[in-house]
Amino acid sequence: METKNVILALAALAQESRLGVFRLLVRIGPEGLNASKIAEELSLPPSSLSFHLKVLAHAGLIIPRQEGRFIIYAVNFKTMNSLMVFLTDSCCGGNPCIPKSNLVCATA
Amino acid sequence: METKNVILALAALAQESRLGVFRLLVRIGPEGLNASKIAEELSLPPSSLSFHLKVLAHAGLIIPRQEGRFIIYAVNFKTMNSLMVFLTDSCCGGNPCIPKSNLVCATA
DNA sequence: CTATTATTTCCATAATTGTCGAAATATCGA
DNA sequence: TCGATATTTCGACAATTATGGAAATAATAG
Repeated sequence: METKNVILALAALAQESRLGVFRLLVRIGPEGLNASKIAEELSLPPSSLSFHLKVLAHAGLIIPRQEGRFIIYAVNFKTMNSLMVFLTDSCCGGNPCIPKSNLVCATA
Repeated sequence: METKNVILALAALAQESRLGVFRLLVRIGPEGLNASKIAEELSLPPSSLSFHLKVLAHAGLIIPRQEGRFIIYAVNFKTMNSLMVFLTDSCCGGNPCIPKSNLVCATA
């Protein structure tokens, strides 16, 4: 994962509304949720939510898919995993202090 | 870990200079580095670095300690671990998809 | 095709953040 | 104490970001 993308992902998560969206989608899992459900759940005006969804998607943290009239958003666990790996890379000069299986979600 | 602190930590890391500082300190490990060494290593003007160090420290990601004339900064692995746990909390509705040992650094 | 619902774009505004020189403030060695 | 080095604060500016109403743009059901 490139530094630029890491910053993009971290910045996307470092905001109350987006962190809320992200965690909601983490809990929901691969099936995802459509935008207005998310808006309802978090009490966000649709234009604001749209803005935040775009930021999260642009960071690769969530993935939209069209389903009928709805656009369903689901977490992209691959990005999450890459992020974790990046942040802990070469911890303590490469000494063996990181457990091997550092994955976020086994379904990734 | 409280949501507010998570956002603080993510925002602290979501910036090129600070991410650079953080990763440098991750590589160095518990012994840490003093400010001007960091400045030198990353080619940052001291006032800018000071600003960023404060942000990282305020987020609990690094810890300063006085040592002679120097202030040594070292990564706080506890915060890192809490951050990871928070982000992956209740993944997939609590289904068993997260490896138990999700720690960043065993020395924490 | 039309009505309805879902989502995004546009816009203006307010607030926050990053940058870095210059000056101020520590802390110590001699 | 004096001089040298380390670090922080101050200040001003440019750039980015969050917000949400109103209008525009999908997408589909009937």
